This record gives sequence, C-alpha cells and structure tokens, in this order.
Amino acid sequence: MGTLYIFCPFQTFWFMTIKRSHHQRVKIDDVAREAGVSTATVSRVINGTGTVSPTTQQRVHHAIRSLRFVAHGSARGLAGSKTNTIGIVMPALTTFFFAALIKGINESIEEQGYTLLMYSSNSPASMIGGKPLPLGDHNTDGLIVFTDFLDDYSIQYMFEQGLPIVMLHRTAPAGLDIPVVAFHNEKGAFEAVNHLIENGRRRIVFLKGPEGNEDSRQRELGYRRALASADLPVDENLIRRGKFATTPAKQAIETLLQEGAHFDAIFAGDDNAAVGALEACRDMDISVPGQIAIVGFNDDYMARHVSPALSTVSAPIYESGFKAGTTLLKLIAGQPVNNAIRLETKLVVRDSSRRNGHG
Amino acid sequence: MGTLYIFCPFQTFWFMTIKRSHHQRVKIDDVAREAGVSTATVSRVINGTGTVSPTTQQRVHHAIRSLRFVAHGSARGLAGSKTNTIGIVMPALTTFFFAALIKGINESIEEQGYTLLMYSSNSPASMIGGKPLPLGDHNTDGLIVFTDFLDDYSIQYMFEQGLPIVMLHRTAPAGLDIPVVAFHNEKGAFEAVNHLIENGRRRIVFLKGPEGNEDSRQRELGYRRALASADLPVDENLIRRGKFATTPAKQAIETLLQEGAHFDAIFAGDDNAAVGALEACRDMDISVPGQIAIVGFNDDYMARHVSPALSTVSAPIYESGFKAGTTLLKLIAGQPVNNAIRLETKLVVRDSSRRNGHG
DNA sequence: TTGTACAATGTAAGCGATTACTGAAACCGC
DNA sequence: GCGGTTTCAGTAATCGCTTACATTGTACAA
Repeated sequence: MGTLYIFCPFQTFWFMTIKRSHHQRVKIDDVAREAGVSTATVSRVINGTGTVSPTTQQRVHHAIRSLRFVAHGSARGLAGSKTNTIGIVMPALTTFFFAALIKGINESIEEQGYTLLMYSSNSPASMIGGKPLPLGDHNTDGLIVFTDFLDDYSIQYMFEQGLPIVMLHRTAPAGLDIPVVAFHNEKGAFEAVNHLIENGRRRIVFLKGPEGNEDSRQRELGYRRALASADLPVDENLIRRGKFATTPAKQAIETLLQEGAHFDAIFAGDDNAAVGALEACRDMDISVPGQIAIVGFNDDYMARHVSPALSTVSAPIYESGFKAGTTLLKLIAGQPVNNAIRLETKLVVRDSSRRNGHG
Repeated sequence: MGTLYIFCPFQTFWFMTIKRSHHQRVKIDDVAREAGVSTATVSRVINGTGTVSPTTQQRVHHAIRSLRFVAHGSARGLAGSKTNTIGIVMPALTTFFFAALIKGINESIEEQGYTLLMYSSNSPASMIGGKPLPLGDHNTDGLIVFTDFLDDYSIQYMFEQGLPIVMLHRTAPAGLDIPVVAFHNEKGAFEAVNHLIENGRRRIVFLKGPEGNEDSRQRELGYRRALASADLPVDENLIRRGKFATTPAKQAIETLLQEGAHFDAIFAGDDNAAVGALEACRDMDISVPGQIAIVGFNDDYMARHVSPALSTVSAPIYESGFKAGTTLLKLIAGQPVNNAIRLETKLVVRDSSRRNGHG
C-alpha cells in the first residue's frame, strides 16, 4: 500500500489489479489472445478434451500461468453443465464422527478435482412445502445424503431428475436404486453383546440412539439376536434411550439405578453414550468392569482415553466417508457401482469389559 | 416404478420428469410463462429486487411452487456475479475442534442463504507455482482462511483482487487490512500457567503445537510471560513439541521422563496433547495431579471425560467459527467490520491440576 | 388538461465458459 | 498425384439467469 516500485513487476501487477478492481478479470479470451489461439483451444487444453498439438499446449499453459488465469466456476458450470462439486446433506453434529467422515469424503474426491459443497442443518428441508435444499442438481454433480432431515419424497424427486445420489448411514427410499454405504451394525452389535454374554453378563442394558435413527435400530436388532441366540430373555425395561450423547445416556443410567433395576452390563448405542454410562457409574461408585461392564460403538477418539478404557465396536468412519465419495464419483462417471456397501466393524476389547474385573 | 395412476398429479409428474430425463429441466422461462409474466419479473420476485406488485408476486410464487423451480446456481453465479457461497480453506483435521468450528460457520451463514464450500487438504496450495486453490473469487463470494498451507502471497493476491477474506486463527499477511478472528491465546496461556504457579508448581513443561502454528506461538508467549512475572526462569529444555496431538505429546513426556528431567507440571498446547501427557503419566505410574499437574487448552469434548478430568483453558471454538462467518458476510455486504476480533478464553480448573492433590 | 414522478413490467444484452460444427493442412497407400 | 483419413484449430451457438434500459400506466400537482 502506498509504495510502488516501477521496475518491480510484481508491484506493478498489484497496482494494475487494484486499479481495475473486481471487474475486468482475466478470462479465457485474454489467455487465448496471449497464446495466439482461439478460446476453444484454450478450453481444450484446460479440460484435456479434443486434440491439441504439444507446441500449442505449451503456449497455452504458459499464457495461463503468466496471466494467473483460473476458470470461472459458474461459467463452466453453465456451459459444461458440470460443477465439479458434490454436495452433502447432514445433521449439524459436533463430534469426532462427523469430522472423520468429512475428511474421508474430502480426500476421496479431492484428487479428482471435486470440491465438497456442504449443507449442514438441523432443521428439516424438503422439496415439498418446506424450503428446498440449496443443493441439488443445479449446484452439484452429485449428492451424499447423511441425515434424517430430508424426506424420502425429496430424495426420490432428485433421484428421478437424474441426480447421482449416495446414501450414507441411511437406507434409500423404498424401490429406488440408490447405493447405500453403511456399517454392518447388526453384526457389530451382535458381537459386542455376545462378548458380554461370554464373559458371564446376563442382564444387559441397551442405550438406543435418537428417535428414528437407523444405525441404532440395526444395533438393537443385533442386541436382540445375541440375547436370543444365548437363550436369554429380552427385558424391555433395560432398553433405554441414550440419544448417542453423553448427558442423556448418563441420565438414563442414573434413572435405571434409582429405579433399582438390576443389570450387570451396558451396551451403549455409541461411544458418547458409553462415556455417559461410564460417568454415571463413576458418580455412583459402581466399579467398571467389576460390577458393570460397558461396551460402546464407533471407537471414537476418546474411547481409548477415558478410564477405564472403553471396549467398543470399532467402526470405519473415515472409510465410510471415503467409500461414499468414490461411489458417488463412479455414479457420476456412469460406471457401475455396488449398490449396498456394508463395512465390517471390529470388536475392540479394552478395560471396560474385561473378564478379570468381573466377580 | 411401474405403477402409474393417471389421475394422480404427482405420479404423472414423476413420469414426465423421467421421460425428459436430465435435460429440459424447468427453468425461469417456464415459470414466467406459467405465471404470465416476463423472466425479469420472476427474477425480481426471487431476489427481492425491484418493485413487483403483490398480486404478481403471488402468481409467481405459485408458479414456482407448482413447477418446483429451483434456480440454476451456476447461471445465477454467472449472470449476477454472486454465488451465495463462501469458501473455507483449512487443514484436514479430524478433531472436535474442527467439527465445532464448521458448525459455527455454517450456522452463521445459513440463514442468509449462503452455503459453505469447503476445501480441505493437507498439501500446500498456492497461486504461484503450485496448483491454484479451487476456491477463490470465481466460485465464492468470500473466503475464510484457516490453514497454514496457503502462503501470504496467495492471500495478498486474492485480497487485492477484491475478494472478501477473513483469517481464522491466523494473522493476516503484513500490511493487509484483513480481519482476523482468533482466541486471546497469550492471555489464556498466561492465566493457565499462572494458576499452576499459584498452586506451587515451579518447573512447568510446555508442549508446543506443530511447527509454525500461530496459536502455539502465542500460547508460548503467555507461558513465558507468566514465568517471568513470577520471577521464575525459563528452562528451554522443558519446552517440547507435542504437535497438538496425543501420541507425539505422550512421547515427548516419556522422553523427558527418561532423560530424568525434573518437572512438577505440564502446560499442554492443546487438549489432545494434554491427554497424551496424562497417558504418559498414567503409564509411568505418576500421580496426576499429585506429582504432576496438567493443564490443557481448548476444552475439547473429552477434557471433562478423561480421568482425572482435565483442567484446561476453555476456548470458544464454535463462536470463533460463527464470528468468522458473520464478519465475512458483513465484508461481502460492504459493511464496516472490526478488524481484530479476539475472543476471550476462560480457565476451567478440574481435577488434573487441583491443589489438594499436591504435596 | 397537461406534465411529472413513480410504480410495474417487459426487452434484450450480457456473464464466461464449453462444444458442435466446420475447415484447412498433413499424411496415407496405391 | 489423388481420394480418404486424421489431426489440429477456429467460429459461433448455447447454457439459464440478472439487470440496464425502455416502456406503459396511473396518480397527482399545477
């Protein structure tokens, strides 16, 4: 600001750009003129479409670099009907889960030159009645749906418009041929509960997730199957709602204890809930795993850092995001995809459910 | 699929959309025709620009709803030179910090109809030499910079192009009038270290963040000032790199212990590092806070859930994201903004640094 | 009654790329 | 040397909106 060294190309450049401000930016015509070719040729070089001689390519690349040309996204979007952007609709979570997921998606699409357009909200969106999604077939080339706050009708609408869609941790609306990426929840839960049973636990609490959550529903099925296959009865009173969150889970366990319920293990719907359960026990001076064993789900960051370290069903969160990204890209490219991708989980036994602590 | 009830408008509609597939979608002309007005009027109604009679507005809104019209983002972007999208450049973190931040940004811009275009990467980007950012003045109306992987030169370039920019947890390139949103790191660190000193600690380890990280640098200044103001010497040997991560921090503490270093407290650069320190102590059977007191920074989710519960400098992460969002929007709107927003932190004393545990 | 001001709407020129179409030159085997 | 390909590159239409400008209509003061 202020200083201007006439002979310094960079400073001169700054000066120029300041002068012409936000308009008159360098566009493809400028590049074409600079390289002595037509805009079509520049476009071909940029996109690698059509045939351009090596010499010309060199010239064009040189012009692009020296002018610092970057194509206008909207213009490309309009002309090419391609945005190189995919969208994700998801709940506004603030957990490790969320972060890992996004990272996975991002890295899966990054090298392909795609960008993630994120729409995050906790309020329902719908194409009928409510405000329509700001995402969809205009702004993005594809969509990852990872939320319960979007009704089947809207999904069906976009799907039938031809928008590539991948469901993430949620099943597709009935009858629609939309790929799903999810964990093998039922199996993972079965193994977790089975592990508890094998260690002598008989009365096992299950902490459900939020109302309508699919992961939770499937984990509950696994829980029931494990009990059934060990010929243990299901006590509906031991099934409570932990909402995949620490505080509600803690309260649920406290309530159970106050009610004088009898149980020797807790299978929490996820690790957040498990941590809540852990704290309830700690506050009540109940030994874990001595009196009560606890197993969570997900293998969140903090699972191994709480004390006692939390046994949990390790779920490939990052991979699920990554898989969703690559699947969507394949879909966009018109390649065949596997329609139901279920990722395996793995039981990780730590201190919170070890046998040795048990009486 | 298959069933088609002639008299049901929705089904008929599906049928139609399927037939005409991905092209011939409903565009503004269709709406104009349906409402019996010109496209200009439809555009005015959509954007709330210009004057349109209430009756006409009604008709247009009705047409929009019945045709399920959603404006083509790229077309609007091209024509209006407005994308209603802001970008963020950030490191590919997988922490609670990141998630809360994004949530804050998102919610701050959501009600204004903006969307977040996220570019996340761990590889350097630059306008000179390297691959240019896929974000910037073409694709977004503004940019939040939250990463060290973007050089000052690029930021200066975009800034002088007139792109609204807000720096998040990073200072602006010298001489540029770019707003900064950050924590009061120095002060927060000072208070944390001071707290340790007041509780009788004398030899305090500091675990730095990653190379070049600004938050870390500022926290180190606070650490040094606190020691100085208590007339305590700074032992450079007690300053180690914890990289804002659990494992490196754990190793750093283990190394210190193996070297026979003498210290009675650890001020960790962030909570991840603090957890690592905690584990190193636990593994070595060192009592916390009995022998060594630990204080972290951020007040991450797990801080209160580890054991002993972690004392930490609580930082308003979500608010910082939110503030960055609103500031950027103001900037875009041409409104005056506060150029240096420093958010206050708050020391939260939990078990890991309580006096009673100290000899 | 006429002129002025303003409200309401239409017309049409872009915005900056992509790409279908077309033409010119170079290369091929016979 | 000649029709037939191929390669390389240019022309110009097009994508779906926004908006400057033009136009019409109506109210109101002079």
